[in-house]
Amino acid sequence: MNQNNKPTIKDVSRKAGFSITTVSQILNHKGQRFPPETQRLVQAAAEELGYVANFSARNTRLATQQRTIGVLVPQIQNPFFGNLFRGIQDYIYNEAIDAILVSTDSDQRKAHRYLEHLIQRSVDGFIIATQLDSQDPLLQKLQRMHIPYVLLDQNEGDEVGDQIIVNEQQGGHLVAEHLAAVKQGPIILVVPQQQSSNIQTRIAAVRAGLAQHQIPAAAIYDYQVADLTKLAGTAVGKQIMADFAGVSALTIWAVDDEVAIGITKAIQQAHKQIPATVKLMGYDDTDYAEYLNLTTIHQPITTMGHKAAELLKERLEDPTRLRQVIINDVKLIQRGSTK
Amino acid sequence: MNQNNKPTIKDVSRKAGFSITTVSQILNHKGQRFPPETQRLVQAAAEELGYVANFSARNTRLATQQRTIGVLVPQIQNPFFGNLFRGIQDYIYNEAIDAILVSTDSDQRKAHRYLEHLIQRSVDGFIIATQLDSQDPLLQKLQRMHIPYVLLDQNEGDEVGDQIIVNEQQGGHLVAEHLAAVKQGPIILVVPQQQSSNIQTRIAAVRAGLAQHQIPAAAIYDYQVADLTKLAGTAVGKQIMADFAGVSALTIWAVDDEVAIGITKAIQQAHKQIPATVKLMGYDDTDYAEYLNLTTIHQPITTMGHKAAELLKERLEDPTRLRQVIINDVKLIQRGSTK
DNA sequence: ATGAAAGCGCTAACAT
DNA sequence: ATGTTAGCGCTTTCAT
Repeated sequence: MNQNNKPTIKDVSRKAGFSITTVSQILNHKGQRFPPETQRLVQAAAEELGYVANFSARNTRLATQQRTIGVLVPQIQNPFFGNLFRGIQDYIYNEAIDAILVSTDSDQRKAHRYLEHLIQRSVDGFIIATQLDSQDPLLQKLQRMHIPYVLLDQNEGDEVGDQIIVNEQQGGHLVAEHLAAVKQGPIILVVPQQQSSNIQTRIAAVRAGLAQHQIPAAAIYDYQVADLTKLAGTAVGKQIMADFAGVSALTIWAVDDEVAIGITKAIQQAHKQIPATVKLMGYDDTDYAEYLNLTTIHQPITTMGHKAAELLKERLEDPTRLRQVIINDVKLIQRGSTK
Repeated sequence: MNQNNKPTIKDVSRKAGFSITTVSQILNHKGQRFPPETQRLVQAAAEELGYVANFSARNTRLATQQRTIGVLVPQIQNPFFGNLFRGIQDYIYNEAIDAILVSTDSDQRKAHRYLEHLIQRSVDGFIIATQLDSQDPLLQKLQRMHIPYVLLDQNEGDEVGDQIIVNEQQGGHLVAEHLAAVKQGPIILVVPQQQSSNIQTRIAAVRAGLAQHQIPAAAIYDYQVADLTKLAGTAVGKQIMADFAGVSALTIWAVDDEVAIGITKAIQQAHKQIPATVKLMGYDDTDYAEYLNLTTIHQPITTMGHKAAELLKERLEDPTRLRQVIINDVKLIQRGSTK
């Protein structure tokens, strides 16, 4: 028994009456040379003690290790990131990789703390889906330390790590096309205060598309949310409903579904009808968008998780290979909220 | 450089021109006895090489280790479990514990595979929120191996592990009271095919409460779902809408919010109105219930995660202490779907 | 058929 | 002020 009072290989060896070597060999399926009786005795002793090899000791010794990666998401309560994680998990568990998940609450400071913590824990790599500036010192630290990372969804500016990105240009364009087609009254864009580069691209593409359709800038209003949550969405929603109380027709696009879903509530509370008086559109195609009849842009998030894990695994295996960037197409999902 | 071409303490020692001991001491903040210049040189060398102590080697040696626990949930895409994980995370990161999360897709076989995998990885303990029979051989294995675990939410029969449970008796009673108060037409109960013991309790309490209100058993219909997902909910929902197509008033309770949300869609597609023609009620108070105006029973899920982590941590520290069972109260959240 | 011994990377007691 | 040495639990080479 060691300090954790877990049985060690020594305990098994003593109990079985064979050397440590013999036990190790048999337990690692390299004991063909031992007579069946010996094998049985060793197995029995291990079983009886409830022995399992100490992970750290084993990994210290072994050339081919069980790997551990860190996964950073802004909000694990958001099913969008739940699905992302599912995609990651599906891939890694066939590759002897475990994932330590961390939800940062979209808080840069927390993200930093967790990232730092996981570096100290010497994880083998990262999948980062939280907003990190491409100039973020921690990203540079990862580079200096040769810890591979895959940036996902919320990042575009980084020029070093492997990346999974979505075609925001296309997404923004699809939004604009659809808004132009269904538009009624003024158009309201609900965007975040802090914009990662991909979101900037998305919004810029929306504006460009709207301009193409000759929609005057004066007919477009901007509202900001502090973070991408339902709560924040409801808050701006109320503001919008108040500001446009007298207006009988409105068109709203929110930068993501969570915010759009939050706005939904404000619209109801203002006794307006979707889509009759307010057309509403989101972005992401979260699991719940379908049940809220929300028109949105679909991102293949589970697949993206899968691919991110794959990129990281391959990078782990070949640190010198060329930088990979995978771009995903998106599509418009039209539902009742803009009928 | 070792086999992962990560720098080791040896590399740092060589580069700094001091012994391994000196480096180790200084890097672990135990180097007060060394002159500032030495400390500086060592820090600089470590920094330059991007050195971080190998986790496994360090943990092999140290008495007071960084711990790792396994967290099993049925569906991480379900925000209910996202919030659970948030609660767990909040607690453990102040306790030098990391969590490996695994989402089992409500699949017993997967749950078994992952649990087995994590045992082999010699994690220090488990928080289990997936449905596992109290007689499950893996639970017994955990007991034999003295690996502590906390059972959560979906389990009641186990007589060994620490537990966080909710007062299902109370929950079922609240459901029945509310159904009786708002009821119109026949009452439909949508329940899972496979019922863990807590869900059995919940459902039994609903039936008992209904009986108390003199509602004849003939006016209560049962429908079953294969799993607790929105998809399964929509499927039964369609069946219900078909079976009761001619009926102008209906009352439905679903065993959880996900299923209720799924049913929502079937009701819409059948062009029925909630709550005018169909009253609908769920269970869990998932984040989205509020935005879908779903009447439900609130479970303090984040707090439960927090407490589960706390129980596990304390158990890790004192394996012999008395078994703990924490019971959580629930409450009725009345919303538009039963107005 | 079995075991002794070396060594993975690290920390810490104990010299010097 | 610094280094030598032992040892954590494990796997593996090499004897016997």
